[in-house]
Amino acid sequence: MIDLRLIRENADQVEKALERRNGGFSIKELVEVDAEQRKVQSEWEALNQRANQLQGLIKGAQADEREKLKVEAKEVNVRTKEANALRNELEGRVKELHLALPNIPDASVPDGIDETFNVEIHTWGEKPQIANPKEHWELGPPLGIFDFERGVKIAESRFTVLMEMGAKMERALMNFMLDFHSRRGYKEVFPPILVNRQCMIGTGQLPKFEGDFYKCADDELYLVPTAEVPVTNLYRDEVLEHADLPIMHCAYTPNFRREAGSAGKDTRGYIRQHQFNKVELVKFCLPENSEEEHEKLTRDAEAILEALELPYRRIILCAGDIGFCARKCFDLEVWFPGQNKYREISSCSNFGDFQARRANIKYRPADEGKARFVHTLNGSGLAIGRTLAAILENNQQPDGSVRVPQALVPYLGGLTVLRRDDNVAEAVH
RNA sequence: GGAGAGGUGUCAGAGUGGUCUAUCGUGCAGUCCUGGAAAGACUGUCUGCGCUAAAACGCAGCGAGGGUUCGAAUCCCUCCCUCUCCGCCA
Repeated sequence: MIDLRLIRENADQVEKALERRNGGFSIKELVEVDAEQRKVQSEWEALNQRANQLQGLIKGAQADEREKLKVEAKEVNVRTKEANALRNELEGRVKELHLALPNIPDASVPDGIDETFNVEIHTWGEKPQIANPKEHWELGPPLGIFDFERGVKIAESRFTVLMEMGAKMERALMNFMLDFHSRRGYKEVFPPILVNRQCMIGTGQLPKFEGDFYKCADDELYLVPTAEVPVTNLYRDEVLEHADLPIMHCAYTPNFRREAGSAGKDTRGYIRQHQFNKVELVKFCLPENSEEEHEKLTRDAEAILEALELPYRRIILCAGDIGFCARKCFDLEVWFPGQNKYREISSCSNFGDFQARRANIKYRPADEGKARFVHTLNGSGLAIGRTLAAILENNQQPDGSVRVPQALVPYLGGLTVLRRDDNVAEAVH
């Protein structure tokens, strides 16, 4: 969340900065309720103070005096209780309004109301020259690696079964990415896939986007929509050592999203699933380093695409398209020849102290002063399913086979080409 | 799922109605002592909010929320969580 003090003292600037986000974020009510809350709080505190004084007096008083004081104390208590009830109500309202406010976009984020205003930063790689390129959902089934129908049968639409080399490719990609990032200094973690509500609030999914996630209602637990949630919340309510920063983690988890509001989008293929695998990169760093760490993290995600020989571009999201918690975000988009367009495969965000405030993650500064909020960052490194789809499309051969990127060959037991008639048992051991 | 125990400051662990933000120890920081260290001595050391230029100060916090009382870490109620044993189980 945004620093409440900043909102109070610079209401106009905050309001203006949020307007760039494209819609509906007024801080007016928050500012008013907050002022009211503080007024009631001082009244409540004054009553408490009087009650405390009376307690002292009663202890030392004579019997007859004591009864008189008790009467006053009772009156004070009644008023205290009233003030407290009001205070609690206002405090709850402030929190509600406060949690609903998105982060302030960084000054370097371009203006714009939707994705058409995003700005390309750079591109990498040569788009492959393919005559009549096929889409991945055309390439996959003949290779025996996707089974869309049975995915629907055992779950519902937007669930897919990976078969044979599809399953092995998916697994190879996970391992490749985790190994790759581990070598670059990210400490691997494998967190729980179900998290409690506090986690979802900490990383900003809730309370705003309640309907977007799968929830085990009987247990008040949520299926993680991204590893960002459990991994960032590892350090919730903790004070980290300044010397340990930056803390860098990579994590594989399956991710679950209801894709509410995505009806009709990417209904074919393996691009938009309710369940998908992803390797996520998460960093906790000093505020003064977050800009630099953001760039590095994005580079780490790009390095995976480069290692897999996949053409991509980096774009910076405009203020209207940026995620709720992010103050700045780069998207990496990989080239899909079959679709003839770039598609998002990684989103690398700098959250500033927005999540750290929600999740209460602090660090002790070098000078041993008061603990301060860390900055958090994360990015996909990468979404596995989309990577698999991109590999299929970019490496397709005229005969329907698919070349395996060099970097992945060791993870597939030396297999260099995916063919329909591959003997899986022989290819992978 | 059944039975029991417990949730207090970095940790450990007292406190069962006021003098308690809370004994003692430990950890941490500083000072002294020392050739240097260890040991020892002394001092300091929680968080949030409010008001402040800052300090001072005020309020709150002993898992959470209610209740009793002038007064609750302490008594009562509800809930949450952790641990141990049994059962079940990858």
